[in-house]
Amino acid sequence: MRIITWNVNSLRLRLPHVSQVLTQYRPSILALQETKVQDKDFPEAEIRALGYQSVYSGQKTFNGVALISQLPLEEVAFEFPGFPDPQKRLLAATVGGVRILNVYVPNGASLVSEKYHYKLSWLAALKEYVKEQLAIYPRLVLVGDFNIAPTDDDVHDPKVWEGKVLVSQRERDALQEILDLGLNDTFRLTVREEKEYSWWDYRAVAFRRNLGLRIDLILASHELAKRYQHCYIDKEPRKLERPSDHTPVIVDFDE
DNA sequence: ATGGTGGCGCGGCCA
Repeated sequence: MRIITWNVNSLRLRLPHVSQVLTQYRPSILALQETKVQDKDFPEAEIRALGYQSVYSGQKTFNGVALISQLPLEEVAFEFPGFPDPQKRLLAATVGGVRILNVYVPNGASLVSEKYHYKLSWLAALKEYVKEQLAIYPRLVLVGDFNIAPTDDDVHDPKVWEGKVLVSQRERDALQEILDLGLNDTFRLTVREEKEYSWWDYRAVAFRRNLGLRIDLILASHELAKRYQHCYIDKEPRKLERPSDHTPVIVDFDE
């Protein structure tokens, strides 16, 4: 089973890139974030033509998540129970006996912003949801744009990022609490010689200088992690014309 | 360097 997560930063604009990735990798599931498209405008027919079904939760201009799958998407959930959120950032489904949670975690803006409190509240709600879901679905994968670099090994220059969102201790602790429920960061199941990143700021030619962060994660339950084969960050789509600022992260599990 | 670039959608917000 191959799963890809990708923050596309506008699905309509990036549909050619998405088609390319689906055709090249033929994943079982592609989880998208920042689709920035209302449900009525979701390009379902174009994706179906490639052999994929879709579920989606979108809104105008901002946010939006989608799951694209070869097999039927069942038991679809759009919200954390008891945490109604006008921002469309969660989509969960069951595919072939695997529970997949697709998240677009709030960015947080800055450590003194109201948005940072929202980010921490959102992560607390996610933790409760993961705990509940893991009890029901032992084969679970939590993927998406976490807007958190788990450790300084995921940051090109930790000094530059000191005191900023995406690396702050409170959000890293919140992520660790979620991992401690029984998840593995699949990228780290393979020993890495070099730092690798999944996002590079559009500004200051950050990609060319490789000034990135690894904030797009695939977290697998221990049950699923037993079947881990590979996790790969493909930088090629970030080199395309008018790219997303994120690049796909790909994982393979046995069978 | 409190900037820089990009997306949406048409002014200003968000990342």
